[in-house]
Amino acid sequence: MRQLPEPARESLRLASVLHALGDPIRLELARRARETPESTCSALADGLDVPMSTLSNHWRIMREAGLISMTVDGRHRRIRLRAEDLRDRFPDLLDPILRLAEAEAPTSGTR
Amino acid sequence: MRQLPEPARESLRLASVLHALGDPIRLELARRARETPESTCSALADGLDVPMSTLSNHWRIMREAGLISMTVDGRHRRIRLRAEDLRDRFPDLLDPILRLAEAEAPTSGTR
DNA sequence: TCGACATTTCGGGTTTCTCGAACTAACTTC
DNA sequence: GAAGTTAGTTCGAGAAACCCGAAATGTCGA
Repeated sequence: MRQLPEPARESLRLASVLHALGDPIRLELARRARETPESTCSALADGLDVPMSTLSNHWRIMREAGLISMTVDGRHRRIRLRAEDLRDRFPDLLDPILRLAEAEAPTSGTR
Repeated sequence: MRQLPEPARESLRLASVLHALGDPIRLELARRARETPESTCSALADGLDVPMSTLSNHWRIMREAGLISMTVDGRHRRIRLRAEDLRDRFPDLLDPILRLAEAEAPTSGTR
């Protein structure tokens, strides 16, 4: 259950976090990661029509920005939003953004 | 006093706005644009050590994302944060972000 | 041990970013 | 009103980032 390298809470940078969220795919992944904690890469990306290799890059960007944590669990990686670290460093950042993403997402309104 | 083209309020996209804010230079420019409305490109970029041509690109990205408005005023461009449009479309997005940027910026704490 | 599975790495092609140099357009000064 | 100055954009080339198919890695189940 090794944990992949990620920046410490104190070294999170606002611009990097915003960059990680500033892509429609990653924004949606972050949204899903929050509502389904401890889920895996492919489960979270279900239905998105983005190739695995591209997704792997998205996860890396999100992890390096400090948005998510990834733990190796067998052949899966479990994704967890670093909600607490982010709330600590950047209060009132993540929650409003993900709420707005929720409201904007066509996948959330339809069905 | 022509106004440069910009997306309508309704067509603002969250990911694009976050992308526009997800760069240290642009984040700082947005911060300054709010505290000094109707200022000009070079006045806002004062002291940043970024070449004009690069700045011009940053302004374009911010304008196309709907973060700012630019009006041609003689040989200047006046920059205005689209705070109202953004608040309307994405409540609780811009204010927290700019407040956090303020707190994080080394230029704000020092001196 | 042999495959199937989840994900990453590699390599290339494409897009985006950066920034100096040349350009444009508007004011100033004579 | 020509000539210079100023504010900003455009162009073009090099650098960096992104995208994605194919191959590789590591793990589980039979």
